[in-house]
Amino acid sequence: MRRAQVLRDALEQDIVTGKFRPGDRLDEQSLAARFEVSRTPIREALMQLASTGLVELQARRGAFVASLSFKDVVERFEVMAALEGMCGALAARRITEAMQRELEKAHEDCVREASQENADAYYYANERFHHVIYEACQNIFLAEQAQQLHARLKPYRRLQLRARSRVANSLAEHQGIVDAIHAGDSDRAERLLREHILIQGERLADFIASFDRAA
Amino acid sequence: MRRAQVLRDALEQDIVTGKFRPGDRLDEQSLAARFEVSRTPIREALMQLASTGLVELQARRGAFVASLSFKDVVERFEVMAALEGMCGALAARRITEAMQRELEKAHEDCVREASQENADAYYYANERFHHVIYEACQNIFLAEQAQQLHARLKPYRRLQLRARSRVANSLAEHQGIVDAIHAGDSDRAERLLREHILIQGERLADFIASFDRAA
DNA sequence: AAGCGATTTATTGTATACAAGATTGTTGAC
DNA sequence: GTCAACAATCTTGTATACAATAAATCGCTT
Repeated sequence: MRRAQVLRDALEQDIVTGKFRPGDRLDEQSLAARFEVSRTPIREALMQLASTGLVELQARRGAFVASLSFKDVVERFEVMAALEGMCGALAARRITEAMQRELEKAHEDCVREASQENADAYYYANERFHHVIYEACQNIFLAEQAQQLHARLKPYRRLQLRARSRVANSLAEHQGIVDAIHAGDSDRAERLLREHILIQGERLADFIASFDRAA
Repeated sequence: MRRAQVLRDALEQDIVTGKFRPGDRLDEQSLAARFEVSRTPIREALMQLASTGLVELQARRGAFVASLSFKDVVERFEVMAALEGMCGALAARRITEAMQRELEKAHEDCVREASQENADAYYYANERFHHVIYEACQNIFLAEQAQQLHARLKPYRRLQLRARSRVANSLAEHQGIVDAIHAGDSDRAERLLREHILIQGERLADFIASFDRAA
């Protein structure tokens, strides 16, 4: 695999996990020294990350870890709602039986993990649930776009408090979505998924607004 | 402005206008010689174009003008429908009076140009109409995503025959959309815009399917 | 002492040189 | 005549050197 790809993944990981924080400067030379490569593949990696919106390139000023304002986050969740709603609508019409089983299994996993106290395990089960829906829509491009935006919002989701009450509501919403897709009711699937995402967005925006003094 | 940016625009123009055709190889050296720069900014420009999906980078194989298959086009129009539908829904709730006037003016321009025989002028008036809707949604990120995908599909739209009957229908649809947004009916605006885009996608996909023997 | 300006310094942007891998052409054997 | 293997060549990927621009510091003037 190309070095720049490896560097891209490493940098992405460092940003997502919070090693680099929003607003941090990403100096090419320092990164080159740290990863023991030249500036060329570093620059390539930074440009790729810029295209996904994870870093911001300022002309002749360098690269910075992008920081989303309150408004930015709300905006992205609105787009996420549109994309994921469309995934649900298409999935309700097109989902295969195999995918249907996977979706039900993913939902069951969410329920099981929620009953445990392991917040991370629930987080990943929830992520899996949504990824199954992305794939179930049978539109590769749509699934890619949804996954990309989902990933872009990941560092912000990790900030979120695991409110137990929200988890219970979330599971109920998941059940409704599974039912709608199973029934082939594309309108209901779309509406429920859209609301599910927008609620998450509002919760997260509130949380960010209370912490993000930089914005 | 950075050279790479200029090169990016120039290459994009050449691809969109059909100077380079889907599947064409984009040799770094040739491009560097043609634009009288080194390979470095050429590579940067190609990577940026790859991030928008206009060119495809194959590892150790080079860059090629991306060619969308029948399925690819249909998929992108489905996403376009979701994004533009959301734009319409939000615009119906949030549009300013100034934007409302711009939208009506853009629609009137479409009607006027349609009555003339200048296909290009109608094409640009139509483009303007959709761009106003993107901006009217008051979600900058959503507007950017919609514009980017719109631009990505541009070279394929240019292939399309200007069927007069389709233009008449299109104008009627535009009128319905303007009315729905004006009435603040977000559900109707979303549904009408979505259908408007999906119809275009189907038309275009039929056309491409009859020509694109490579796919 | 404070503010403005020039010079220095550091960092990005571009060019070129080098290395690694892929493609293609040629040559030989079957 | 065809297929395969090897070699030559061409192209991408990376490193380094150089140029240009923006930030910062130091000095001068008021």
